[in-house]
Amino acid sequence: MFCTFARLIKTESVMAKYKEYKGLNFQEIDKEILKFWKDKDVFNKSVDQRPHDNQFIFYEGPPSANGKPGIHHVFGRAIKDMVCRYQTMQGKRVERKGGWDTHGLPVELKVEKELGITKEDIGTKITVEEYNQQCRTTVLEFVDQWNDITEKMGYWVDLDNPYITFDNKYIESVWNILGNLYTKGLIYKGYTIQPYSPGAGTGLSSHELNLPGCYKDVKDTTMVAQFKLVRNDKSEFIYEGLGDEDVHFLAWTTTPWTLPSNTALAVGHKIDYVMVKTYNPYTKKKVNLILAENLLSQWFTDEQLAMDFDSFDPENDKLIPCKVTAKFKGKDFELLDYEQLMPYHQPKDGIAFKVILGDFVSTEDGTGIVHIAPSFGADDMAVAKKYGIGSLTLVDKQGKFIDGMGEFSNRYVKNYKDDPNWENIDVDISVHLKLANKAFNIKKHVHSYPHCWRTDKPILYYPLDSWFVKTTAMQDKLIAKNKTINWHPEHTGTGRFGKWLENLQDWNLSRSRFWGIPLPIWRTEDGKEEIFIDSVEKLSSEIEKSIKAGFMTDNPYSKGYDKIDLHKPYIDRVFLVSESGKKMTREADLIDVWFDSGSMPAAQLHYPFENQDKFKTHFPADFISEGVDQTRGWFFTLHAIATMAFDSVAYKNVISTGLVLDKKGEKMSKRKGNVVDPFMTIEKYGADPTRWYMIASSPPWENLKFDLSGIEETTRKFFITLYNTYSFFALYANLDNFDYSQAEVPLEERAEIDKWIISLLNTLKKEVKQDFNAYNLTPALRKIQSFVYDHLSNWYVRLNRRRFWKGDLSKDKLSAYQTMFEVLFTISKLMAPAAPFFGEWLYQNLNEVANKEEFESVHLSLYPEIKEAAIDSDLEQRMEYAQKISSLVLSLRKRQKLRVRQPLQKILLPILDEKFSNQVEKVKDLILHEVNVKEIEYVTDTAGIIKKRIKPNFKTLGRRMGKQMKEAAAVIGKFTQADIESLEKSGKYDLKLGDDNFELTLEDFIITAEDIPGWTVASDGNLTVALDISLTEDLKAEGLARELVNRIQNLRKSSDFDVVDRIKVKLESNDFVKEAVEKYGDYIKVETLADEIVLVDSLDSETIELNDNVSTKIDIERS
RNA sequence: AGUCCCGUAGCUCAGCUGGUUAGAGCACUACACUGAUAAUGUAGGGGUCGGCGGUUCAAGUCCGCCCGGGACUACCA
Repeated sequence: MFCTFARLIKTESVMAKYKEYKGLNFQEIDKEILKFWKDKDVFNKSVDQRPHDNQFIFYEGPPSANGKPGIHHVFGRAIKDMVCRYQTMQGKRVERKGGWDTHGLPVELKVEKELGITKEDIGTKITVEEYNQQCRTTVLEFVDQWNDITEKMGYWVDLDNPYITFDNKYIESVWNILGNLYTKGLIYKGYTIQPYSPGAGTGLSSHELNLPGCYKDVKDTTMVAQFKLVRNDKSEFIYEGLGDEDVHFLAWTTTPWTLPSNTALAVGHKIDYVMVKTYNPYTKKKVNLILAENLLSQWFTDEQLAMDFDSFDPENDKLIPCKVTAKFKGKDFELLDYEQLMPYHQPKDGIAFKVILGDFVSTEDGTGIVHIAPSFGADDMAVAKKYGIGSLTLVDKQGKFIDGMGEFSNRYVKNYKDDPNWENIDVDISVHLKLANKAFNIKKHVHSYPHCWRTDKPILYYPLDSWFVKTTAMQDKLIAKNKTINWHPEHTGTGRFGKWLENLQDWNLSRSRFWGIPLPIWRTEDGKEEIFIDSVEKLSSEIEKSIKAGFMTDNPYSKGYDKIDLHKPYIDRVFLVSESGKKMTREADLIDVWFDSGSMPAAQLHYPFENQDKFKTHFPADFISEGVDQTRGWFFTLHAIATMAFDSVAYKNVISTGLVLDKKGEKMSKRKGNVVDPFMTIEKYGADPTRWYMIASSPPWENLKFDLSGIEETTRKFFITLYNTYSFFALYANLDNFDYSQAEVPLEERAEIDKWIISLLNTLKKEVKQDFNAYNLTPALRKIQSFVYDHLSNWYVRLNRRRFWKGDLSKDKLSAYQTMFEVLFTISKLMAPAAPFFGEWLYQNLNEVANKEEFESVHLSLYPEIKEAAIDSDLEQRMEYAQKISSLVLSLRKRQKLRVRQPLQKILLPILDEKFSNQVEKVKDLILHEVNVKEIEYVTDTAGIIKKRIKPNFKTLGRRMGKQMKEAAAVIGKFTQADIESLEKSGKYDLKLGDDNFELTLEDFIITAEDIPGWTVASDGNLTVALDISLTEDLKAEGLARELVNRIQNLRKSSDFDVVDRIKVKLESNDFVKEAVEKYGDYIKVETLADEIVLVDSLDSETIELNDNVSTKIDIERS
């Protein structure tokens, strides 16, 4: 089998043989090639053998190894690998440093699950030290599986020296980059309302909030609350004519739990409001309600408005009447006072319970009056600040109400603990207010609400202190730089990513967690002095100062990278001294993990502490590729950090890959049980068919509907065909001892068909290269596939079979071998980036014998040189004619029920121009042989027997004729054969349409041969052929001889004769057989390797039918 | 709610700057072939190119609206 690739040393006597196989076994090939790569260290050589001054820079996005790899990872990596291997073949040095993303919430949550603890337990039940140690272990839990799939799928990346984001050096680089931004004034601390996940115990960044699936439709209890207006001098105008009745503002909320924290109501400046007199539907008390006029119909029906108010009986009548009693403008209400709805606590940071004006108030839904809880909404906070309105933060960070709230104290506002006994607090608040005559309407309402991507719980908007990167300050530059990036597909760059940059918000860096890169900022207690630590060295020297000031006793960060730990809790034991001598404490937050991976271009090199020169040549990347879901993730953080810190893009080309769905187009999920296991898939089908299928079936950025039967088809249509082609070549090349040591037959001396396939091959090399360079991977693979299948296998090999199996190693045969070798050898290289195993297998099998190149591996070799001189478009065209004409003749044979083995006399081919007949003449022999016909007769129109068809050439005429085109087409459509003839003779035609005269030339028409009257024709596009089906005695005899050859061949095969065995044939004679043998005996002998043919009167074997009329008996034996 | 992408044969997909019988492969049916056989050839059925409207001499292709699918954005009461 496939034991070694050690180049066989040729001697005069021992001839190397191409390996022959019993079948195609991908498991075996994968295994052998992996071993070969490992033994010969091919990956490292593929990098090291390329020069440093010709780099192709690739960045590997770091996966998190705390989960198992999935089939979508194989997809993404197949693309990355293909591009990198291709660039290597272009002579580029493509270093590929692997990496692991190790910090962040997913890791922490997994650890908490494993240990059965919650965030609150950290620091009590378990120390931060132990906790972080556990994170460090867990995060690389599946690293073996990752390494395994990486190897098995043939993804080349350096996993021996990966960058790891928890590494001290990596952290130091991240600090340095952050310091770079800090120095530029791009880092600030702010107090804002942010999305916060009580379940995870942390604020969420906008990109975390933008992860797919975060916004979900939820059904919440919503209510319209009645806020009672305070009657005083300012509000007196509203009470006109009301006597001592109360007035309420109506405000709708989808989050009743924020009502205790209400400190204001917002109305729209220009919005029209009405006062409605009605009864509260729950308490049946008479009330006066204020709401937007436009929204009246939302809460009251026309019927209600039409009812007689005075005859209403609150006890018995179901339908409640109402009537509009007054109208106001929003601005009339400004700064009116209302009574606090749920007076548990009072705000300490401002005035409260005022009606204020807000631009954001609309009358699309609700009541046109917005309940404002500054602590729990960004808009609320902004408008409250403007009016000096205070806030009430009555929910703590665990997501439960604080003390002093009566029956609601210490209850969770959402079910964050998955408590089975949790009762919906929105409902309870609604009921509470209902009883107090403070609720006007309570109903369920479906709306979309953001959820935490990890805990799957609804988030809260919560006031938090946070550190931000002022990305908005660099927005213009970010947008400008993005325009220089070559996005694949383009619309992801202009659309999704571009739009994101246009609506950019500042990047919230803070995470109040444990396992991550600590924010290296120390502050004095009053916040007036702060220091940014951007290196370990600086940390150490500042500690020394602190020791002198007496805030620390020893320096734990002076011992070298491998003896320190920059994580919590150690870093929090560092206290520094300010310039004025005050103690400084570290800001408690960690840095968003996305900053980790976005810093990777510099941090993987420990820049700027090491590799200053290398960074210059390794930044920015030529190419990266990840899933579309990284648009706001890694693609953004790389771009933002590179732009802000280094004033450069981070990558020049990017492919954003689509999702891998199941075959029905549904997302893969454990719940549905439609997850495809990458290990099983590769094991069963082989890495190459899997990879090839994924890239060839649709462009990478489209979602892939992953269907195993697609891999099977790829295997059959491409790999097996190619394997069969190789097997065919190997079989005969070995018989003829072809090892490419013979002198090369010059191209011009080779057969037409050889020149043709070489021409196509060079066209293919050219097109594939163009496609690869443009990152059009899918078309490239499709072209290779179609070349192998349609042209190489189903045309070149099929037509050339007999060249290989007949006679000695003549010059013609030699050129056939050399041609086929060159084609296969080239294909092995073209396919190698996408199918690295099979490409290697093919390359080695060929090169091992022929020693054409010195490279140890196809992946060390260079992309095949494009020989422009070998490309002959005329030749390609006439071969296409040959293919089409053959196909037409075969279909005519089919229609006439004439099997191909029956020779026919001639094909008739109408000829309209000389070039065509010249072209066909050159491939005549191929056609005649393929369809088993003796000659081609060209039928020129001088005889006047061709019926022609004429069509206007819309492309040239359309522009000139414009509106008259239709009319012209009608005229031309009515041309007679005589009209066409005179047009062809004179070469021009005057077309009169009304008053207009158009001078048309031959170019304005398309004339085709449609028919040869009296013959059966077949046509395809512009080609038409007819077939002479009359049979002479001679042709019949030859046909019979061919049938005999066929039967004898079958017997040879069923008798297990070797293809080279010579035989003796006995035939039971009859008139037909006798004539066939007399006339074509030599032919039969040559074809069947028979030394003699004996005709006998009777034979003992089975009767074999030769055609409808003739049968015989045949006997063969080895001679 | 907005933005972007997609919608072509039962399935997977081509269809370039608008140009006149809308293609391929798979699957299906029939016949042929059997010295590549996990093949191959030929023929056949199968399409209102998501719908409607517009621009144009001409629309699968350009424009608008709508429907369906997906991704993303969103403080939205």
